[in-house]
Amino acid sequence: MPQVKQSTSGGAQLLDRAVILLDLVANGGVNGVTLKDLTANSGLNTATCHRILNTLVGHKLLARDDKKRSYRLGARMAIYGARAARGPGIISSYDAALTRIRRKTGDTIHLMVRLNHDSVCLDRRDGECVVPTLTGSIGGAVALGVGPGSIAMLAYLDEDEQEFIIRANAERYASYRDLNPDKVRKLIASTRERGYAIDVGELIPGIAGVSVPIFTDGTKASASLGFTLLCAKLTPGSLHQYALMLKEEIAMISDS
Amino acid sequence: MPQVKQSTSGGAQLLDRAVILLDLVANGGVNGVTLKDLTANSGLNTATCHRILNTLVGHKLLARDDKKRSYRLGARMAIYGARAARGPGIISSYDAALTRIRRKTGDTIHLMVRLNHDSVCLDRRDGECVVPTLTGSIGGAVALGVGPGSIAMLAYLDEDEQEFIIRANAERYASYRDLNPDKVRKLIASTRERGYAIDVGELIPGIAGVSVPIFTDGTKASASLGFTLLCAKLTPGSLHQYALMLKEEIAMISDS
DNA sequence: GCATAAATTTCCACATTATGACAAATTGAC
DNA sequence: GTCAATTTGTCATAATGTGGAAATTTATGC
Repeated sequence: MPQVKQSTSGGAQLLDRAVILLDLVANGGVNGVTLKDLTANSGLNTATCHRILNTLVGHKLLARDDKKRSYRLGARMAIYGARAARGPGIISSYDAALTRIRRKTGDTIHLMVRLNHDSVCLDRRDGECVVPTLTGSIGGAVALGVGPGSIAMLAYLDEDEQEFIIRANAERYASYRDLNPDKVRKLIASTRERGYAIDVGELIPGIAGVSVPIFTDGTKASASLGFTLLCAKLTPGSLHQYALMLKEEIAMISDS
Repeated sequence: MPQVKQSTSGGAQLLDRAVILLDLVANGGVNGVTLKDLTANSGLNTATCHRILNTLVGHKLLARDDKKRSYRLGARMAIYGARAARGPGIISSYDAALTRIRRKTGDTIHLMVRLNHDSVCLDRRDGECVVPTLTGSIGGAVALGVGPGSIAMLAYLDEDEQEFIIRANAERYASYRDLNPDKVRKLIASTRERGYAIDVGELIPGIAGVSVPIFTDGTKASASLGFTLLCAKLTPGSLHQYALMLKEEIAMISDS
């Protein structure tokens, strides 16, 4: 399943195709991705695929493992990534806030962002006690609809967009206990009422989460800021307090 | 000055052009880069440039700052970068070694890699005492020829490639005290005799460096592993000891 | 070790795709 | 209000990218 919209080529077909391949490689496992996989999953002609891959390798956006005959992300990607994180952008904007919140609460914080049908972790601070999270680490992704960090974003999109994403992700929900499209729709509804998303032990036993949407253009959310913590740490009303703290931080950053 | 080779398009001109633009944006300052700069520095037609930028922004490889009308690296870059660092590749390969060396010596270590005419920091561990380094932080770059970390790589390239790079970087050397093409050539010669590159306070007063090349295909170096430390810490023969330690680590990793 | 299959890489005639000149509309700055 | 820069659009042109097929290399079975 190609993670990137194929059509809508505004006069740059080759670039669209390159991104499809980059995405497939980026989502590939630790063994890299082989040409065969890439042609199969991208739907591109073998020769075309190969030519694009060669160019990407030439620019070091990808790297080829000659022994395993597989492709992986290249050095230039790592460099660009480091600069993207350090340069202007959402990561830098929230850097100080993450550190501050971490110091204040001692819990695990993460900054999530939407990418196609996924919710991806852009940055995080690990809490005092290690808690398992859905995305694992920076760069990790889950299907939009899974976990409060992603629901907080999904809840604040256009309704048709929500529906489209939920349908597209339906099969992926199956690997989580008690999760399905209807459940996601209910979570969206309760999130909109509440103003933030929560989960108390439903996805990972004993682990709770609170997430607040970050709005970029008024009504639509493109990112979220959230906690992951132990259910044992919860007291009545504490989730709400957490949400308030997050909202304050977001408000401060949005103003500047 | 475009940082990326323009011609040699093996059937993917659009991709080559996209990388030129990505590079210009990645090298741009904290204020982002404007369309005008991009057209001027890339030599591309305005309309073409704009169309490519739009596509890149659409894929979130770049982001547009509507207020400042400038472009910067996008969220997808940050994500890919995080995965490039975590997934298979040179960074993962050297991750444990960097940590081990840091623990053993307490000094600042960095893993450098060649990218076009630059030497870029891919990973590092900061030492007990903070020392100023040429590249600053992960993702930082200097002209090939500046500093032992880059000389260690430059010294082990084909001679014509060396000459080409030295000539291309000549003006950039001017901003460093006593550095010029001839000086770089001498540093290369002494490095090849010694087997590793050193600098004792010549580039940054009071700061020394030792770097060892990492060979990927027999004779040509594509990366380097090095220390940055205080001159005050040096004792006779200690630089050589440092170099030996680095070589051992590299040998262990290359074998596996 | 050899035969066979599979995957990768190269080649090339063709037409789809990207190009760039031009112009108009839009936006922001001074 | 004027100007410069950005954005959107159109369109004829050909250069660019395409994909079928063949050649090559590598993997697999016997």
